[in-house]
Amino acid sequence: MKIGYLAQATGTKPETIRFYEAQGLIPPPSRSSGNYRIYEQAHLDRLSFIRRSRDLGFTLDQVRTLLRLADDPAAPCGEVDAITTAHVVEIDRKLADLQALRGELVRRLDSCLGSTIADCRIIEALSPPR
Amino acid sequence: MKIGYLAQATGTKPETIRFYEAQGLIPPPSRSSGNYRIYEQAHLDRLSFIRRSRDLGFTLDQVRTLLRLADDPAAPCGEVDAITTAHVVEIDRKLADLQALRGELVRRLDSCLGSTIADCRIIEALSPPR
DNA sequence: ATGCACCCTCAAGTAACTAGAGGGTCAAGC
DNA sequence: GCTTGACCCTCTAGTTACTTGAGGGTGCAT
Repeated sequence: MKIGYLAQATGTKPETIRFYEAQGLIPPPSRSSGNYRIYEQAHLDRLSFIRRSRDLGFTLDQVRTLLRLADDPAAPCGEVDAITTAHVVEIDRKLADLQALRGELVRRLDSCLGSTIADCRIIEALSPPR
Repeated sequence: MKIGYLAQATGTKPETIRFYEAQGLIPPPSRSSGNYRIYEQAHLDRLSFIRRSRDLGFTLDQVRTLLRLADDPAAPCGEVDAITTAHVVEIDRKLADLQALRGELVRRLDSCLGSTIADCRIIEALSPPR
């Protein structure tokens, strides 16, 4: 398989795949006579794993750890659990932040008088009290 | 006021203030004989405005626009409204994403058997189907 | 005069890619 | 056999919003 096929199959751009290779997340594949990267099924599997993990919001560093763990079937899965749980906690924090933010913004929007900056409640709310 | 005072007063690090100056968000203040930045009340107000906006999740580019608008009291406030509304829409998108994400992760955590990688449901869910 | 907190500039690093320059490869069509 | 076009290559730099570090000056107290 050439890089374009892998890209198509996983919804990743070729540059991103090369980037993952440079980061050591995917082993360098063999090359064709014309210096094209030639991938095997194992590469496709690994890239899929990476993309799924990324889609679930794991950082590349976390993905690196998850890959290492996935490579060792005998290892206990406590660490996987820990990474995932920590990730959920992080998401909860972000959710709370965003919800609070949304509330503030909507409150400001509702009180906007819609005329000029001089009596715009949003600008007023952002400005320091005088 | 020196930069440290401003930093303290707004919960910003001195380097960040210098960064905002380099980005043109804050006008360069006058300097003391020893080349220290000397700020006026107007600088403090402007920095407060920037920090509040950032805390509400606006990007620096949006802050730039908001500052420009805030500087012109006669302008209509429709653009402020538009920026804020667009921001709320963006937040809603992120909220939906995070909630879906959280659901997936928790579902996987719940089904984790807690033994070894070989039968870890989280790793299994990340791996491509065989 | 020396220690310490604070200030200065400039360069580079962070996350996770993305975009661009400048060029090679390969199969198809004329 | 030559061109066209899609695809591939490497390397560099840009994105966001800062942060960190190196290397050095200032200003006040001991």
